[in-house]
Amino acid sequence: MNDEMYMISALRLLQSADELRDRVSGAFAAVHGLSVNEFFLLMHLERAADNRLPRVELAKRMYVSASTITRMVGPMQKIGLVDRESSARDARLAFVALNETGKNKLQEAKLTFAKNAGYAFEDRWQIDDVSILSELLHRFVAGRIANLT
Amino acid sequence: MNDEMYMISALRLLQSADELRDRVSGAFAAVHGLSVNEFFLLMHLERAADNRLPRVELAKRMYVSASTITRMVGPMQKIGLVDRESSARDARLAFVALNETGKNKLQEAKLTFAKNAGYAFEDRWQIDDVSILSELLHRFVAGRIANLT
DNA sequence: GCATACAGCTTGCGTATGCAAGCTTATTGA
DNA sequence: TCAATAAGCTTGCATACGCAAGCTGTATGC
Repeated sequence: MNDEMYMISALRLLQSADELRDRVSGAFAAVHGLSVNEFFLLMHLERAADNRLPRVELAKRMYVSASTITRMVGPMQKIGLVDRESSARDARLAFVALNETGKNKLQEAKLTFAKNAGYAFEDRWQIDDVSILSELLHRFVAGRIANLT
Repeated sequence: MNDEMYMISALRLLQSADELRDRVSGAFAAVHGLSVNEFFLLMHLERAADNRLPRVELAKRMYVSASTITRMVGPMQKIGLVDRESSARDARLAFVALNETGKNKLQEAKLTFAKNAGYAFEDRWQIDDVSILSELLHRFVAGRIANLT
């Protein structure tokens, strides 16, 4: 039955992600003092036009609430990874902008991320399989504003 | 380069899981008063021998800390989904055991989970693709005690 | 052009979670 | 045998998060 297939795939997807996140999380905290979510926030900014986004947009793309963005950005601004920018057109908007320090930090973090992702796959995957997985998962994220790839 | 492929696959995996979890989470809270994590806890118990597991085992399989298990189990025990059982052999062990109420609740929750997982895939996937994805992800979880499938 | 509705952001409060310390019970080593 | 170590569990503390309310600024209807 299709329902059974859907459930198994979804379970495996969530479990695989949990394991991967757990693996990356440890390395991130130790090496960069970053959380995985902070890494994703930087990734979204890097990909955005002018390297900046309104808080509401970040919230949608990261599947978290607006208040979470507010509270995440505070410390990141304090340590100089991002800046707060106001909009001339709409005084309600408070952009989060990636600055040079943030870009550099992000490049380092990407290496750590790739390395640990590599460990997770190398164990038992052929590179072709990773490629197929990547293509399949692309449909899950393709067309969504959240998509980072 | 392989590193790039690993990173993209890992990013997509995490993002897909975030979206899927977000989707299921809303339905779960509304329909069953369960969180996704509580659902997974019940799933692990169902799959275990005698439908029960020590707290430490649950923690490992769910990629959470032991204290999280302690605090999750309290309310679930109060509403009658699981029981606490001591071990005759080792008085340190406090098994979490799935009871009849919990089993019934789990069956209902599985339907909700499968339905919402289905929505997530049906949109743009052929069933054959889901099958391939499922097989690929199987390698991520195969052989791990955490594997539910 | 003004009142009403709405959008973006922040804050108060409750919940969830990890870490480290502490408690109880098993195991190990001499 | 018993002292030292380790395992399983719980609890105090700090952090992360969502929801709902509130605040400020924009858009809409008349």
